[in-house]
Amino acid sequence: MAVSIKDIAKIAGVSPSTVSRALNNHPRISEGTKAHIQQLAKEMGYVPSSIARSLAVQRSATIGVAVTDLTDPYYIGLIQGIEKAIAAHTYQMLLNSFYRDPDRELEVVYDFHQRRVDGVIVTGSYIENIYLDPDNNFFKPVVIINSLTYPHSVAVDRATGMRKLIKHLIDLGHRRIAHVTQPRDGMERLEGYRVALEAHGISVDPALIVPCDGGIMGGLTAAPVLMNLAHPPTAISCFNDLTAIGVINALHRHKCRVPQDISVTGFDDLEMSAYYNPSLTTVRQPANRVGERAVEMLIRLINHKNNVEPEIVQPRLMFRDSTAPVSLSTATSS
Amino acid sequence: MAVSIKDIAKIAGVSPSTVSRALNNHPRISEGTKAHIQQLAKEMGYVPSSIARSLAVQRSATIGVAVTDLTDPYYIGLIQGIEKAIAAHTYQMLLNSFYRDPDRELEVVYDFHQRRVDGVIVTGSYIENIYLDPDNNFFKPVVIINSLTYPHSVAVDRATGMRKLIKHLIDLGHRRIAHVTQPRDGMERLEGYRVALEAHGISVDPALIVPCDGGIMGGLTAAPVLMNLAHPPTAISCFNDLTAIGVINALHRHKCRVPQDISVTGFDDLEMSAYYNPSLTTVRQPANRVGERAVEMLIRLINHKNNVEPEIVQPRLMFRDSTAPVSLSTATSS
DNA sequence: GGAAGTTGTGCAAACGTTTGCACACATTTT
DNA sequence: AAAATGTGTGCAAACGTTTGCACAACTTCC
Repeated sequence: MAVSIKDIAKIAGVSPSTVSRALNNHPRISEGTKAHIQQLAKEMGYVPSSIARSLAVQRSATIGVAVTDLTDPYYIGLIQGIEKAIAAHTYQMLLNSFYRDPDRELEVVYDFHQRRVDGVIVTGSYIENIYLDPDNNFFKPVVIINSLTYPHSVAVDRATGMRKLIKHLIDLGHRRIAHVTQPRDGMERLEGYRVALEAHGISVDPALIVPCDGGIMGGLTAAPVLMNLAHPPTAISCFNDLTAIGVINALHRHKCRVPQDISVTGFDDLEMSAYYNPSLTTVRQPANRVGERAVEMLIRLINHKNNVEPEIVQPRLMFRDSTAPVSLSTATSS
Repeated sequence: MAVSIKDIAKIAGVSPSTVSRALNNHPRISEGTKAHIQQLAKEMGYVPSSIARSLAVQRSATIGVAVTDLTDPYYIGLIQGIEKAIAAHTYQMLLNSFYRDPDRELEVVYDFHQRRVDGVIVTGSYIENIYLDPDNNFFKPVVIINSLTYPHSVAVDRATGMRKLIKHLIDLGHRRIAHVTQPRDGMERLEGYRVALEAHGISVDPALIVPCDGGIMGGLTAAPVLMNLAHPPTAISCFNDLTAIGVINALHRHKCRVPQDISVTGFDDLEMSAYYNPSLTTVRQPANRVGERAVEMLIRLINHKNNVEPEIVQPRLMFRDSTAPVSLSTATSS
């Protein structure tokens, strides 16, 4: 229905190829015809069809992005970075969330390939092995965010981040340090937690490790479990800032003050965390930058610059008001 | 490069049309050939090309979504709703932010049309008149979120929301009520503020209306301006939850307690707002649902069900701990 | 004044599907 | 036994671009 190159050609009395070249500023088209045709195109309300163009040139100028969970504010930062970088390179972004479901992840990526995206970015993949399989049907480059094993990846070193965070708590005098973990995506952090404790000769007490869903709710339900322990912790390290907020809320209901009675740490450093009350001690995952770097890497792959190395970015500790030296009363009550 | 229908046809010894029909489960293809061809397709790693298909059938099964600001958590809720609904209808989503720049908005939408999306959703458009222009080049349906004038829109009635919120403050005894506004997108709320005051015979004091950027920063800078007034407010109504959080932080630095010394209200009801400290009195914009409804509306338009009416959804007040009756000390000091 | 180069345009194939129409053969109906 | 209907498949055009190749006309050079 829409006006096509042929329509313009007919009216201008030239061939479609000439119109195509005129619109693309081909050097061998005379200035006269160029001007005329461009004028005509404007008048006729011509809007080129990327679809047809993609078919002809065999590239779609589109990148597929599959994220773990659109609900989690952390991924928002990532998407921001990705969106900006993609737009800067004049690509478009197809966005999908797979909500931690491996089957859905596969569906999404398969659909991306049907649509012939030029490349794919996925966060926290559950099916890395499929991308690695040399004869899957996915012939386009894939960059995985936060993978430790995939060759084309950019990852935050969360284990180290968590290790340093726990060390901070230990330095403050804490010995009974709990960890609220998220079983699916929290293994790295849990590992950092363990390593830090062991490095300081503190044995890991399984009772102090409780699972959660990674949201505020998770924190709300996890905290009471810990506080009802015969021997409760003096500090709680959380899977992310959201759980930390949940934990703090639950503690307040228990009439526990943060940080006077108990210290709490987050992970992510959401924009709001610095302005929470108390402001959150946490680990900054530079989500924006990770997103950008992932796009840069992907575009290099798309352009067949194959000398790409996995990137690991170090997070940064943000010491704020939700942690304090262990209180004497609590510490000695143990 | 990838295997095409023709490749399969050659190997199967049939025509490409037969292959196409076999893969699409056309009734007039014998079960035998169907099975054979589908088997073959799997073995050869065939992935159909949506691009070619789109060209042939003249629809892309894609919806373009242009949002005001990807940075604002409010829009995240919207995008979640949109993403879910789009996926449920087996469309794909092209996502772009135009960061409050009308020129960029136009670019984005133009690009959507080049890519022949089947429809477009835009939030808080700055160029509604262009979509209304009967001979623009945009031949596909557009749904605008939060427009009061566009015929195909779903909007939250923010004026009413704000009006009720201010009434709540007045009922609590407040008379000097400030409003932190966002000049670009906050006109409706400002209007609600004005109407509420006037309805209660309180004159609008321009000194109590201060602009901000709509983020935490905006709140941080706006609050001191208000508190340094000769005659400061006893309540501050904010453009959104983020500014409210900024305002509360600034107040704390001024040794003002919320809500004992001063009440603060937000707008949006972010997930976190119920768990802020103090929990925020605010107006819930049901972002998820608005997103969903917009998609439903758009899809009806795409399917030429033209009986669509603009939808207005009423927000809901959430009374929480950041507001309290006006304190006697402050009130009488006036 | 012929060879060589330059400039501007057109032809036609290609990209990978879908689909109306035609047709051959088999089956059922009258 | 002829006619009508049903079943399975192929032909070829269409969707809207891009682009290698060819070619004519015009310049420039020796």
